[in-house]
Amino acid sequence: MVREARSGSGDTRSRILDAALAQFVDVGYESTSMDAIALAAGVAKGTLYYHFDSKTGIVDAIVARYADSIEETVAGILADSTQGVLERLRLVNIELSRLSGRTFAQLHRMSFIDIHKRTTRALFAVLPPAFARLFEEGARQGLWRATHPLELSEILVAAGAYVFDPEQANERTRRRLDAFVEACAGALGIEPGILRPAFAAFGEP
Amino acid sequence: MVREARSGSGDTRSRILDAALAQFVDVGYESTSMDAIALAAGVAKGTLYYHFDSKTGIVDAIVARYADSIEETVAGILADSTQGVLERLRLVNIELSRLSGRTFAQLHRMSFIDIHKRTTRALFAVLPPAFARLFEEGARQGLWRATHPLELSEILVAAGAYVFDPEQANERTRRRLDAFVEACAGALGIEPGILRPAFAAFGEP
Amino acid sequence: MVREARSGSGDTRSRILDAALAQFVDVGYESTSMDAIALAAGVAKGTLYYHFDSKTGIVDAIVARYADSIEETVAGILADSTQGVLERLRLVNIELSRLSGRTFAQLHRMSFIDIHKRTTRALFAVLPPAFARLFEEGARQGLWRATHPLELSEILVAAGAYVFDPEQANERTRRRLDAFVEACAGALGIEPGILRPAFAAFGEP
Amino acid sequence: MVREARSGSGDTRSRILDAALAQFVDVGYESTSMDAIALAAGVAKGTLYYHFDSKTGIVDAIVARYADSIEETVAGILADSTQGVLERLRLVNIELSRLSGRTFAQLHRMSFIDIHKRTTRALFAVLPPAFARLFEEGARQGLWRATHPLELSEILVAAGAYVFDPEQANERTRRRLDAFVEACAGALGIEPGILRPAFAAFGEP
DNA sequence: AATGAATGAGCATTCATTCAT
DNA sequence: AATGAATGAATGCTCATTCAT
Repeated sequence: MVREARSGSGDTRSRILDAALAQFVDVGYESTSMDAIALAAGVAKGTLYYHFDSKTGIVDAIVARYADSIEETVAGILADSTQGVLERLRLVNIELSRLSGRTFAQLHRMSFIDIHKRTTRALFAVLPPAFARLFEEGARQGLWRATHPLELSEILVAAGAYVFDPEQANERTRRRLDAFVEACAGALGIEPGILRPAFAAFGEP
Repeated sequence: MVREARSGSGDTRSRILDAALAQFVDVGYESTSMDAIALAAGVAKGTLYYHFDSKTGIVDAIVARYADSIEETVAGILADSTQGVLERLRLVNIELSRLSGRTFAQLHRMSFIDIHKRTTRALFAVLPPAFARLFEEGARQGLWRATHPLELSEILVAAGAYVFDPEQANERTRRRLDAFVEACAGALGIEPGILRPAFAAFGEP
Repeated sequence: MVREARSGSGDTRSRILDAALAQFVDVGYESTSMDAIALAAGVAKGTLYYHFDSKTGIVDAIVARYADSIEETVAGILADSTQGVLERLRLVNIELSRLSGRTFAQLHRMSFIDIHKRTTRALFAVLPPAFARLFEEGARQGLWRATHPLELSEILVAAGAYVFDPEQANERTRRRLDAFVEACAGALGIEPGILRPAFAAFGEP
Repeated sequence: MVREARSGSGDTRSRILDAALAQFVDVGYESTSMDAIALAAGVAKGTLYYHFDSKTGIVDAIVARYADSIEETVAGILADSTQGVLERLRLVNIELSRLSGRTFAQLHRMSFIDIHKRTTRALFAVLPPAFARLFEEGARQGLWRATHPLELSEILVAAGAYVFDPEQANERTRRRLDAFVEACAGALGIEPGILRPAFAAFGEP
């Protein structure tokens, strides 16, 4: 049986989510009223409560969507063993640099510490293990030495979150990227030149 | 007779600040009412508004106090040229690790994004330049090579803020510290063993 | 079955307006709290803000109702050309004297200058032009001479607002009425006796 | 003994009164805080309470000053029997037209109904009796007929307060003045031309 | 699945007034 | 005569949530 495209439930739900996210980013979580969300979504206030338990429930759904998108993006690329380790690193970084300019920045800009913390948590739950697997694979192939692959990944994600934050971008962004690659290469015991192409994505505007 | 401690303005002001900080840390900024602050400070609510413009004004004063304390602490140690570069690095890290366990953690735990952002901003305004000077001094002494001292410092502060965040502490904290030192040493082109003692403070509970 | 009286919006709205007006007249605008209005109207405080933007918004609505009531009352009588000019003048004065004892007095007694000014403004926007048309019609019929009908009307309304203010009423009210009619008749160039019946309404308690 | 010009009590008192009046006129009574008055007067808040009982006490003093100034002005001129009745009427009107442009307008513009009412009351306590005496004197001299001198004066003051209100001034002000004089002359049973010069002051800008 | 009128607890802020100095 | 730190009651307004339809 074919599922007809109704203008029903799923539609309304995501319209609410989109409207809420837009408002949150614009004026912050605390300053966004349920009235404003309903208005922006073009539904009645009661409808919000038909689809979500509470204002927090809306945040939950937004964060979940966000976490899923990272997960899918990264996992898909990393699992593709037809590509070399450095190539996969490069592809993931291209993707992350894209997301960074969009979703990340949006969510982190939100003036609601909980969203900030929870998206950061989601990021740290997914990214370091993925990178660690890549570092280990590279070590097994003799590309580099990986003493503490998971912990190194954590550090790189933490540093990267700042280094590549679009809000922090300035004329020293490229130097930051260089320093970042130097530290990373240093930890892996290789020349920075080997790693540089894989992180080039973050150096472009 | 010299009048040393006035029971006047300064006293009340800082009593309010202390009470407010305690509440903010305990239950978060949004959930702390001006009533609660007044009660905890042992003053009338009006007194809050005699000394500060608004609830936000109290946050301003807290952040200012915090920024000053970092500034003083770090500047004092780094300026002391009677100590070697590595020794000063060690001393600063001891101090930062202390502050980290107290003030930093407190302020970052506050569920008010503005405090988080503004203390982070204060941290990034003060720390990287200070570390950069140290790296440069070390480079001049031939201790290491400093390609991008300021940018490296930025990355280390960003990574360090996460690595040494008491909230993130777990059984892998020591491995994280190792990875951190390896990356740092790698960027400076030296053996991790040289740097390890200077960062030991962060490995202790 | 036809649904005549909705227990919906309109009902609640005017119940709030009535309650607010009563309170304003009783204790003044400033001394009337939104809590008091809500209590008197038998609704929750939030309901006030569902129907009106602010406390001032309630005043707006009251003044608008008031202005409409004058307009309707006066316009209706004056347009009725089946009655003679003097007769219509008499009927309007009866009506105004009625309103004067009720709404006018209420609204002017409110200790909120804005209400006073705005109701006065409403009064002056409606009444002088209406009287002027009557004076002109009378002049065309040769009843009197109307040199400055609009300006004379303005003056009469200004004087009348005081002369017939129930708050100013005392044992000299009737003498005031006589003086008023003499001045009016004098300006029209006729005997006071011709005009007196038309203004008799204001002489009764 | 010569009274030295101290910068003492009387000075401070009137400086407070001036500052308060300026603020009241500017932003209204309710919106003027004691803090603002103290600041504008260049004294400490406590000083306000040394000189006046309360905020209302300041209003009392302002209104009293105002009433005194009318009293003095009008009484002085009217008592001067070396001048003819019409000439005294002219002189009083010149003076009132001056005050009208300044003090009256200021005080009436205040968004505090009490000031409005009390200054109006002061005006009505002083002016009508004074004018009535003039009308009676003129009647005794056979200049005109004065049926209800006091009541006529009341009406004229009420009308005049509006007719000559600077806030109501427009291109029809002169026509209003004409209508006013016609009504007044009509009530006195004389030609408008006789009275016109005495009221000319109100027709000038 | 959707509506929107109604709720009521909660909160920051204002401000006239007091009083020890 | 003057100060200014401290007071605390009072109040307009917000907003997530509910529920009958």
